[in-house]
Amino acid sequence: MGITERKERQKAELRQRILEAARAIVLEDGLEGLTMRRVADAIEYSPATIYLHFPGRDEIAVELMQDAFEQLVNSFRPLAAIADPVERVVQIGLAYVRFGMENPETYRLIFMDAPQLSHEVICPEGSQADPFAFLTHTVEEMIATGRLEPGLRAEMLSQLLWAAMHGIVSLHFTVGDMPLEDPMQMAQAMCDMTMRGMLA
Amino acid sequence: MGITERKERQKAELRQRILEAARAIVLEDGLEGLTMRRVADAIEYSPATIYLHFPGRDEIAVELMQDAFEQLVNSFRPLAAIADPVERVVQIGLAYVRFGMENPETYRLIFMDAPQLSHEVICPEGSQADPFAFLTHTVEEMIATGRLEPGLRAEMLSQLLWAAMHGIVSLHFTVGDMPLEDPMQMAQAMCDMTMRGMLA
DNA sequence: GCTTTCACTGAACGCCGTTCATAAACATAT
DNA sequence: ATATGTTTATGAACGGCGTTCAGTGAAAGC
Repeated sequence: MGITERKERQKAELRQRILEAARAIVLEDGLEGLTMRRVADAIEYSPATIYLHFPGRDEIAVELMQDAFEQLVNSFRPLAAIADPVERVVQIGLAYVRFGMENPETYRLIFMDAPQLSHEVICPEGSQADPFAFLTHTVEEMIATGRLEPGLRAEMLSQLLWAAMHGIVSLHFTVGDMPLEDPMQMAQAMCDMTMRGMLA
Repeated sequence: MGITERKERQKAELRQRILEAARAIVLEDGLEGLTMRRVADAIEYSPATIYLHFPGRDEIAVELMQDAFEQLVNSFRPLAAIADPVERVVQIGLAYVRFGMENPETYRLIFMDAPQLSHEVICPEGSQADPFAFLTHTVEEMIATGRLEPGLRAEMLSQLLWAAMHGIVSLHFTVGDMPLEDPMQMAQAMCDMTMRGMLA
């Protein structure tokens, strides 16, 4: 009886079409442009139909945000090949800022457009895992190989680096680029200084 | 003829009442809670009346944001008494983060709730002045007294410090405090590292 | 008293997210 | 083939939003 299978497939397809329409809207106009009626128009269904696939607008946003966050984390993957943990940390920082600059709407979606939703996307329920475990592990490696000043904790340092990079990107977006230095140059300088500050 | 004077005074008073009602709402529920109808209820006038005093909701928000920004800048004023520019820079950084922690809704209002409005509040039209001239001047003083590594520019460094502190505060607000280190401790550590990184 | 001015408002417009009774399409059972 | 049940889709509505505008009534000027 392949009928139920076909139905499930069709249902999943429509769900996906909703998500893709929503993503296109967000990449075009930001999260504030994401409207049930606009999505409905895009997929050529009634607004009420969307509620057969999602509980509401927030849940669509969360799913987009999860995808976006995964995209950000995946952008660090190639850096695992860097042997020197210090160099790897620096490259993670630069990649982070570069991701923000190259995907502004995606970055805003994850971290800036819906703070109350960001929470569960970045630190999912229950999982006490570090969202940037890759960064933390690299810092731990720096500590383990005795490269850092004694007394520094990996959790603290990795969060410091994250905050510093996030500060560069988010400040760039909210204050406008006109009066600010080039973000990539700032990221480089930030890495230089913090590394110089924590290396033994 | 004191009649027109009285009328102007009454008009100004109502304008102020609108602003104070709006501020109370924002401090209570954030900018998203700021609604023309809610303000109208609070001042016991019709929503349409507000438009006799403000072009629209955004202009009310901008005025609140300007006040809030001034409040933030003023919180640095006592630090001018610190003689050592290095110590002064550190205290500015700590004061910045402390302001964010002690006035979360105010900080959100300035930097996070309405990015498109933040732009003109932080860097008003035309004025190419540094919004944190105080910080920049202190860094210039550090350079002038030869305390820093040669080649470092005051604009770049002051923006780096700003971004670093903003990163700590804004990340704390968007990711939630649960999985993050204490912001004030992070601020202290950030200052330690960046200072160690830039001092000669 | 008459007229002008001006603060003020009720009602509306077009958005928004969301709900629900209803209808149509379809699969299943008889 | 007919009847029954299930899934899928929708139009219309609710309450809320920012904003506009014709109209009202009281105060001001003559």
